[in-house]
Amino acid sequence: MTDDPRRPDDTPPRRHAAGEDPQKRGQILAGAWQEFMAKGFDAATMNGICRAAGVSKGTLYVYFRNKEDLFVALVEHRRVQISEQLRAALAVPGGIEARLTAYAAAIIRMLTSAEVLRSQRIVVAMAERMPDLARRFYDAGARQVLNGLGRWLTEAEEAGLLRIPDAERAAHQFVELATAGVWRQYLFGLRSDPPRQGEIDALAADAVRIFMAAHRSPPAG
Amino acid sequence: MTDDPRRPDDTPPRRHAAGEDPQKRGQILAGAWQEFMAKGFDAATMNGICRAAGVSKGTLYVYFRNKEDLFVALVEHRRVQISEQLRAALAVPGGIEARLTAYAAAIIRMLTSAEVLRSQRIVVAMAERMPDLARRFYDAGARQVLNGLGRWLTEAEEAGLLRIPDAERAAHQFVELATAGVWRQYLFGLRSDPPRQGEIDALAADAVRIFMAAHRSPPAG
Amino acid sequence: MTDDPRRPDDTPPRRHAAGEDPQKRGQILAGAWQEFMAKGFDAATMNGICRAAGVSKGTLYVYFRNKEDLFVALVEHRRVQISEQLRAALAVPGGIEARLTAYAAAIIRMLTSAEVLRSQRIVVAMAERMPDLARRFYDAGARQVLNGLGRWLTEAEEAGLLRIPDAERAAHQFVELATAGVWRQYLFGLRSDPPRQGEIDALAADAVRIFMAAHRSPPAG
Amino acid sequence: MTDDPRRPDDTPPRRHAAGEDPQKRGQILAGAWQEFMAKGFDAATMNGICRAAGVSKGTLYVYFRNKEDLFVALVEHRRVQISEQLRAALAVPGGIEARLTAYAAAIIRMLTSAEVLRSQRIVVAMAERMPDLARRFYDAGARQVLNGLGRWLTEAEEAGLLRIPDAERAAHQFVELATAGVWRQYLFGLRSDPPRQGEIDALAADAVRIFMAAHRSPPAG
DNA sequence: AATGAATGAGCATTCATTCAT
DNA sequence: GATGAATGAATGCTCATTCAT
Repeated sequence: MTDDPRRPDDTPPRRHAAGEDPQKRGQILAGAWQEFMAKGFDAATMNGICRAAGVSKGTLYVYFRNKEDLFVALVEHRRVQISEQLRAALAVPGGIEARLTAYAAAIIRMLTSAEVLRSQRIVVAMAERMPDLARRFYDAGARQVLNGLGRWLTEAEEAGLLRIPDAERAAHQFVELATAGVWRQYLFGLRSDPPRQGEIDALAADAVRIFMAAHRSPPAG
Repeated sequence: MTDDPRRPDDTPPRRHAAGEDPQKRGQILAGAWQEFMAKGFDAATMNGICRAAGVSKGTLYVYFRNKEDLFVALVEHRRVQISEQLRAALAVPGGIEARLTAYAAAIIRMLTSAEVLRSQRIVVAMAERMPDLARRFYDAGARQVLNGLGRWLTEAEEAGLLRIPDAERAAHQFVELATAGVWRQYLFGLRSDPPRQGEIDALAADAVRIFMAAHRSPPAG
Repeated sequence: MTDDPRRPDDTPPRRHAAGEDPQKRGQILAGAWQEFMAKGFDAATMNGICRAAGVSKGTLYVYFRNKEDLFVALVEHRRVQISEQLRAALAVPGGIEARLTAYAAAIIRMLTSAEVLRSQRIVVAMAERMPDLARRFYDAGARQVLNGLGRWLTEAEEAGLLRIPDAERAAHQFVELATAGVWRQYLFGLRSDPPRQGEIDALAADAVRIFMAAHRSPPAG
Repeated sequence: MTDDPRRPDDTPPRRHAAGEDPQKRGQILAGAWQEFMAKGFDAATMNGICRAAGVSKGTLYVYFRNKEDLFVALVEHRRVQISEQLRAALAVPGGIEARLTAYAAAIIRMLTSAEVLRSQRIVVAMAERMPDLARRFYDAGARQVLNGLGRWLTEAEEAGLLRIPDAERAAHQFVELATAGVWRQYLFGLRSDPPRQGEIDALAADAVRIFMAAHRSPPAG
């Protein structure tokens, strides 16, 4: 409505309403991400965020009403991003074992990426003060995986390939097997470099092996 | 209690050196625990800690150089406590399956207790700022379980009961299976009431079933 | 309304020079009046004034160099308005007592009107910081009344109706008698609803009675 | 209890509880008085008050919870002071006319003193935002005068010296006559030096003359 | 000429730390 | 040795003013 759709794509938009420029908003969120993730909610300062974002304090407060709002918006932003990455990463084709293996690898990679870990750390830290935020964040990640996987396991059972009494718990277990111990170590900062491909493959293969051993449909008769 | 009534009259009263009275130190740590766990590192105030500990600010600063030192000491203190509780909880007798089941139940209970969760949240929150602290904390808990369980699994394998190529990874997997999904939910604050006995039993049984299915020694021949 | 439709085609549109459109100036002053009177000088914001005036910030700063200038201009504007209202209210016909009574009533009504009170409060508040402004404001109101009344009392004396050694002081005294105590109460916010007609009449009558008793010309001889 | 009553009077008290040292409290109030009276409530800064009081910001906030509280406390403090000064000034002996004259002079002096004027200006400025404060302030001053004078006029009437139908209104009128016009001029800052003795005497004498003329009891018969 | 997004100095308030008592 | 009043740097946030559009 305000932008002329015929102007070339590289032309910057003429003028944005206050607090409406998506590029600037992104810039602020990027600065806030740096600051919040490096220092945590309380130790992060609005001044630091301004500096990191290359934006003045006044502008910051046009885009976000206060520190808490900015934080919530940031976490929601990451939530959506992670959600989308996850959806893409989990869209894998193939037979049941191949798919599970790819799934496990994708989950391992996701949960050990520095960005996701930092998001999780800060959300966990604020879980007591902002329970809703933490819940939504969890739901966006874990829940999505669980639902996707759960649905899929149900199909596998109906096809007679697996025997799974409780699809949700099985999905939980699969995720936990895949990240067995590794996630916790990353979360506590014992490791920070991403796992090597070989380790991911081994973890994924092992998770699938155990999962299949536990859930394989018994031979009929 | 603190003064020895038998000391000669000319002996000055037995005082503790500054910052050396272990009882007062414990008092401070107890107050700090309350304050830090309720508010997190940054939001906790030294005044609040004094109030909670029933100690003056001057005294506080005799025992601990600053806020960070106090926090580190506190976490170390909890680390030791949790470690000891864990050791006691994991000293269970019985056959292999019964022991594993009891083990799983103990781990679930420990990891879903409000105190342990709060410790973990606050340590995770500070993991980026105080990596060593987080590392030591993790080691005290996870590591200990893993080592104990790992040693034990090795024995079971040597006895021909289980076939376990990598005892440490197997131990990881067992712990993860036991808390499958539950710990993450507690950590993110989706749940806060402790799990019911029935749920613990079901989780533990399932974890053991899967673990055994995956690792049972194949019949010889 | 602003553009003359009959102007020749080659004439550029008759625009006002920057900061010269009297209608816009009035609009700004109206908005400023609202904002300043509602919040006082310091708590009023330029943004609020823009909003109330329906004018952009840029425009505002074209018409007035800064907040202080705007305030001064506003007070001057009100000064003129009040002055004119006063002149109209004080143009009463009739005999000496009737005129004094009407005069007293007019003064009471003026000095207890919410708008005048707010003007006075804000000007008094700024008297220390902007002495000239306060002086001019006072002169516009009080002074005018005093001069008018003074001139008139002089006439009455010359006509032998009253005996008044110092017309100015007598005028002062009359005004004070009229608003006896009431103005102070309104100024301090003890009352805010306008006085009822009956009260005004009583106050006015009493003021005139006392004033006449004090100044009536003694019977000759 | 904490102070040894036997120590010499000039010895400073050993230690005061936080926010309890009356000397420091007075120091802060003195600084706040300077700053508030010079700039008004909003333009006064807590930093400025600290500087003026020779006290650190932390200390300031121990004695007063926030700016508003400090302001209220300050006004209440002045209120009590003014009240006491007033009581002393109004305790005059003598016959009815001498007393009224002394009374008028005392009121004029009080209402034209720089301190009282400044108090009034700032209280008037805040009357809309802090109506209770303004009311209490008014009551402490005006009301006290009015009550004292009113009671006294009633006695005079009962003694047959004056005929006063409404003692309160008469008291109002007397006060207004005494300060006829002068107070308003001081309030608006047209004058700031205290009135000379001669002017005070003239104003007082005139006020009494008019008041007596208006209220003198008619000769019996 | 008009706009309003951007700026950043300045505000009230908090709190880790010190040190006189 | 213990105390807690005092300190002042640092925080989140506001708003008068500017200037590119």
